[in-house]
Amino acid sequence: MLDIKFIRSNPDEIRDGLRKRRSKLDLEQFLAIDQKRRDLLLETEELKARRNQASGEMARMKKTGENAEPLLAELGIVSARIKTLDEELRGIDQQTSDWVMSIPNVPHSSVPEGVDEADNREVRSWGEKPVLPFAPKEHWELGTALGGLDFETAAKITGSRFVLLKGWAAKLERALISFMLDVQTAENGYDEVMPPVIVNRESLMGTGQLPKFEDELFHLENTNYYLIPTAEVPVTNIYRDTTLAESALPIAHCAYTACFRSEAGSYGKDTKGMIRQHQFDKVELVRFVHPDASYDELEKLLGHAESILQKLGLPYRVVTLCAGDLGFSSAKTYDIEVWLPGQDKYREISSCSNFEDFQARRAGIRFKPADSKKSRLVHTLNGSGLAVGRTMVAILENYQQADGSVIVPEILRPYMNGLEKIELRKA
RNA sequence: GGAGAGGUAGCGAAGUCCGGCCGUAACGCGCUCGACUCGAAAUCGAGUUACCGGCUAAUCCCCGGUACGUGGGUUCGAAUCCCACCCUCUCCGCCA
Repeated sequence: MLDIKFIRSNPDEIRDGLRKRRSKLDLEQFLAIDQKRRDLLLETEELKARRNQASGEMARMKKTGENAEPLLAELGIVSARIKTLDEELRGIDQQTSDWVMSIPNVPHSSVPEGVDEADNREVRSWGEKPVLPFAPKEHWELGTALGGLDFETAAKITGSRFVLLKGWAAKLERALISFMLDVQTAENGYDEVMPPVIVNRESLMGTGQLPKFEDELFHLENTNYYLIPTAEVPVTNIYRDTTLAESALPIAHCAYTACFRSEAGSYGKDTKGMIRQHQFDKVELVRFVHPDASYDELEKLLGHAESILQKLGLPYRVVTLCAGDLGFSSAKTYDIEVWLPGQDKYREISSCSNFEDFQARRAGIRFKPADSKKSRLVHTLNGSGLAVGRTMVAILENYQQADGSVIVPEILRPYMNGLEKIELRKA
């Protein structure tokens, strides 16, 4: 959510932001509604001032036994008028808040222009794509043949877009989670938390998934509970409606959770394999920072996510999302894309964003500067560190051997009881 | 799921029966500044909610409004009366 006062006083900046995002929101309409709302508010508040003042008089008259009838009559009229205006105001407030909740964040000036994925800009790449002297297989083929990935049984248990991990794959998933959390807590200063994976509406409002993106969520029937699409939601909401001490910043949390996405509208996309699942594991990094530092913090966060891929020896590139591809709440986002030899392309494995004060305003996350009475909104950032399933995909495809076996990256072996190679055990 | 208690500032808590200078909200704690002190503790004094609108160069003042879990209702007027819902705690039941 943007600051209404900011929208009011910087309409050109908003117009430009909306244009960059190819948004069709009508700013002029909003400005008209906002003007009407303020006029109405002013009138109502004047009447309420009169009522408050007269109420005091009334109390005094009751005490002294004066005749209050004329005042009573006047107040009856005033109160009736207030009631009418309040109702009108409530309607217009709803319109205002609907509009403000539906306006996306303004892209940062460093965000490139563009319409979609194709216009994203590569920042750098890391590592060497493996040279494989055979036709590389895709992860689902490898993983299924090695007995670790079982999509058919998962389809029986639940449905499509689920996977049953067995044996080495289950262990590898768990190894990756532990490895990622260990790096972030021991080397990069994150405090680990394990939050609920079911959250209420208010939390989803706070981070911006609601009200606009209800379709993408699993909603628990007859409740206002939802399955989280990312740990960003519960972790950011730890500090909802909280004023932090300036000295406490930056706050950094990492969290492993399962994530749940309905994937509405992605029919036919990535139907094979583990790339796009309704349920997947992710280690998330969330930072609450001083507004002046948030773009430095974004680079840091990106580095923390990258370090996982480097330790695993997986080649990747970093891209800056163009304005048209930017998420609703984000002012700037870097995607990290890992190289997949089987697919012969880069695929997103992490997304690191600076939301500036967009989420903090919705969620009421502030800090008290040492030199001022007035509290300010923090800036929030988060990034995947990393998507665990896709990391497994990348390991399978990058470390595959001609015989269909897969080498375990050295750094993971302590987490895998020393296992060096995943291969089909002979019966 | 059943019974009971509760939700008021950063924390604790009074006020609710009997509606009206009781919401910058008693009292206590904490925090900030000052006095005393070589310094500290103790003591004494002062200060300390957030948001919205108006005014404004201003996130300073000043003026007004709103908020007592949430949403409605009654009333000239609601923390207080009525209705619905949410949450927390205790006990019971069920349960990993």
